[in-house]
Amino acid sequence: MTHTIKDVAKLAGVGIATVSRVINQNGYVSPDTAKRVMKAMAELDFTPSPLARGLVSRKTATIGLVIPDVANPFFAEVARGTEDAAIAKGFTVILCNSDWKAEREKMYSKLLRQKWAEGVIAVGSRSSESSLRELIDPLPMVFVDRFTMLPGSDSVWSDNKKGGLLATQHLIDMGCRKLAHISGPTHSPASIARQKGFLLGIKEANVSWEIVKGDFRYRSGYDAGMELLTRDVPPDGIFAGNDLMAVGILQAAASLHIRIPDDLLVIGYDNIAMAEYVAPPLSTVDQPAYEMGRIAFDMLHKKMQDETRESRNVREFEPLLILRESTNRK
Amino acid sequence: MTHTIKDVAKLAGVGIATVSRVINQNGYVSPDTAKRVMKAMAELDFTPSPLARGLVSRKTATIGLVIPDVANPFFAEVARGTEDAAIAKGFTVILCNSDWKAEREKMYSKLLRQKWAEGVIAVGSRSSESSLRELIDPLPMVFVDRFTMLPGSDSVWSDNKKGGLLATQHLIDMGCRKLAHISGPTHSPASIARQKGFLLGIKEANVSWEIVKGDFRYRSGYDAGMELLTRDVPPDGIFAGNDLMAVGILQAAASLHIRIPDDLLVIGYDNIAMAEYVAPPLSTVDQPAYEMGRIAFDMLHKKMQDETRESRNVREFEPLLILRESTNRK
DNA sequence: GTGAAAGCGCTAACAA
DNA sequence: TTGTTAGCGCTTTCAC
Repeated sequence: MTHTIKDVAKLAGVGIATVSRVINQNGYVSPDTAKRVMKAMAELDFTPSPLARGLVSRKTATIGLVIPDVANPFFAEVARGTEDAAIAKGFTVILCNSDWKAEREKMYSKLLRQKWAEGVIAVGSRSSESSLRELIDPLPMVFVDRFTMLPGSDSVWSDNKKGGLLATQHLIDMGCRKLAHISGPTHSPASIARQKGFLLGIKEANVSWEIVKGDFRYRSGYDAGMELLTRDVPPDGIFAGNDLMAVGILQAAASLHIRIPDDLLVIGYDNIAMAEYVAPPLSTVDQPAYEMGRIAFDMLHKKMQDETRESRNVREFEPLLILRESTNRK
Repeated sequence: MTHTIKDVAKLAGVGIATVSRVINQNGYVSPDTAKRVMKAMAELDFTPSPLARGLVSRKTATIGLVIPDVANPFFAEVARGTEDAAIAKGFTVILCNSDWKAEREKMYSKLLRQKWAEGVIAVGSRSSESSLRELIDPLPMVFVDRFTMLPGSDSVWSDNKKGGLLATQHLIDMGCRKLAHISGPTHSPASIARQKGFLLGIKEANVSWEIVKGDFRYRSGYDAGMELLTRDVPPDGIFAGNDLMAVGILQAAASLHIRIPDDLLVIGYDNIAMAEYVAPPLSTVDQPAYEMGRIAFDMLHKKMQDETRESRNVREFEPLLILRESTNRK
């Protein structure tokens, strides 16, 4: 059914090495024979087998995308970004949902290495540095939303601590005196950093505060909101670890007839598409998910070409406060 | 670094064929040598190269998932379902965002065939039957959210037309007299079917109606809502082609101070996680996305084992009306 | 039961 | 400039 390099060689009346040369555009081939070979390839609708090719050249044009959960809009956007960038370069991406679990990350890293993926992009990875090193071993890798000092691995991230600080300060600037923070999963480095930012902001001001644990999912924001807002003295400002949870808080407030921003200010993180359209529109800290995905792939691609692989590039995005109704106190 | 079958053979003091036999558990191997080989494999931490293996056996333990857009929560859930099911069987999934574009679907189908994917799951595919046939050609395939009469291809779906009818009738039952439907992209078969259901429901009742085109994204629901609800005589019931757009309508209504369900009833489709938590909680038609993804993979897996591949299995889910506040008129 | 050898489709020396 | 040949790591006859 599909043809091999041999068929092409025979049809073009040349040796298989010559065909290989025109496929890979390396070595010397006279323009004339090249043309004949191309014609033969076209005629047979020939495409070289990546399997055979990979076997000898160790190149598979495949990368792994290790992500906590595609069902989270932020990660989904990142995934779209890398996928679009990858396909543009002829690369294929293997989807790996880690569910925030270190074992799953390990399992995948093994699988990817075994399948000869050429590189991996790890988003919001939970693994500790040492297991990352193991994970990474032979493959070039770039981290998204996770800073790393590991030599030879790139990262694209934004300073989540700073972002958390920005959000917190904004709440304080707007007059909040009793703050709450809904944190993300404890194994998310981004979540931890945002929380640190929160604590930093708190320390400088004379306000009371508390932290409730969430998991980055809508529901946990809603639940946390319900709990916090039914207290005797509810907070007057909430910084949620991500937008999804912030929206949950908005809904909890709505069902409790607590008005935003009159009685309560809410700010999220990520600036997902939804943030602009919820009621009231949500203030947040911007992270350009799609863009980050694209850039992560481009960095990886560059690194895959590079023999030495010793560079350690970091692309940092500035956390940007996006102010909308939800923190717009008159 | 990684070891080959040869190393194992040498260490175990046997031939490579024997090693191959114990890997694949076929052919005769004495329990004794088998044990020795296993020990050697363990000792070397050996895993066979899928590349070499695939080259000879045509098996890659890889499938393609062609999906319009992972950034859509419904599709993301389906993706999680198939990924979870796939990894459980040792399969790897290649992510293919088609963006609803037929060319992209074609491009991917070519790529997947070329890379020796063993099967593909196509979700909400837009391709016409004929190009599907071409797409499908050598590979087993299952369609999700897209019914097909193509021989040899399975599908898992729910009757979207019926679901659309259900939603529409519910609105009418609740006393709506001026209905609107926000449709999904015209190239989505599911969207078309839901719209048909809407028209069917309309025909039986004596109500006025109209259809506004959307694209299944949040923003288009919001925009459509803004347009419809600022008319002189706005509709009193809206059936959105999916939940994401329905939530957009909710927000549009909120910002226009239109009360739901007092002044307007809204119903969506899909029953995504968010639907339960928006304000007010959204009535919708249930489609078990995650489950559908799982089942799609299981069907595909079965078909991949099957030599003949001639069966045509269909797994249908009953569209289920989920009633919440957004259509709960007193 | 087990090993030697051929070959999957390709790339990369090495000759010519 | 081009063809021949030796593998890449594995599966699978076919002898023994």
